Amino acid sequence: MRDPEATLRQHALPVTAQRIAVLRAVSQHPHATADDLAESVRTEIGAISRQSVYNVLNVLTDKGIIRRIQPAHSPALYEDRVGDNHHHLVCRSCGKTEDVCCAVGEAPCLHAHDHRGFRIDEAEVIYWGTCPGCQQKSRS
Amino acid sequence: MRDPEATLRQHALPVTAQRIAVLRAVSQHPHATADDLAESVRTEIGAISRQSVYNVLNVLTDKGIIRRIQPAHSPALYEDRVGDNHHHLVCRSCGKTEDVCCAVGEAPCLHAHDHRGFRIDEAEVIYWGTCPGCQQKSRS
DNA sequence: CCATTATTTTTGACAAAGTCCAAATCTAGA
DNA sequence: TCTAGATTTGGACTTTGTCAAAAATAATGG
Repeated sequence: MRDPEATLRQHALPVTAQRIAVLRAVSQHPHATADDLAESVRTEIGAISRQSVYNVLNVLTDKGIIRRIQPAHSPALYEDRVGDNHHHLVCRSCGKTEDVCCAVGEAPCLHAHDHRGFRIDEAEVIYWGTCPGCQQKSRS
Repeated sequence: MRDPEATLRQHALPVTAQRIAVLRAVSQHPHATADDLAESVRTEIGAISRQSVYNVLNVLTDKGIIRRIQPAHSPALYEDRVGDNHHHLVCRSCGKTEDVCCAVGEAPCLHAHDHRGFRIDEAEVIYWGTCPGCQQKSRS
């Protein structure tokens, strides 16, 4: 994230210390939870309420400034990278999450033709597996 | 599900009235929540504790007898159809969930080569969109 | 620059979905 | 039938997140 403040203004959002800090935190900690981000923001600006973290994350997500991903067995994770239609790799054992490029190649990686009359707008893909670290552990 | 009792025995699981009823309920109500299933079981066998519903669903899921899907903004859903690598279509507006065949064709629809050292065992795909009913509503 | 107004932030209560634990009950096998 | 081990139950508890009202703050117009 180049300039959090400018980003907020571009989206006609009032600029507040909380929003700047949360946006920066998301940028610096991809795939962090709301709690992780609250911690991170507190070390940066001293204090923020739990509710404000949620408020800000919701607003930013709604505006498409950040993206929320919600793997099973995990609280929501947030990331900076939007609009490039990448997917995620999640470790079943430790929850480690990494980005992977879209398998299909071109965004938005979904079939143009509708299925059963649904108007599809996103294909969400999560690859489940075991990360290198956890493979090690399970071998020992 | 042909014969819930036989299925349980095949997996070396003690046969209980609760397990049979939950298994049957899952079979009869694809994409139901734990709560839905509890309701359904109660009309069938009179009573079951909330915890038992969760216990049974967890055991059955662990054994691969049923499958759990967990779309964002929704409690976990359970289904009978396992092993055929199908995916899901979820309505953003009403949550309606339907099965769709695997886009890629052959199971398990994931790249043989690992990504970043992860050993991938499943590619989970959710197509997000608007169901026919909700398209109607939003037009009016 | 200041006052006004609308938006945010905060606090605290609340809700949904699940899990943990110990006691009671039941199943499977001898 | 009896016993050991597994399952079911009830209740408390946890986690993640939302709701609502009051206090604080940002943007705008004069």
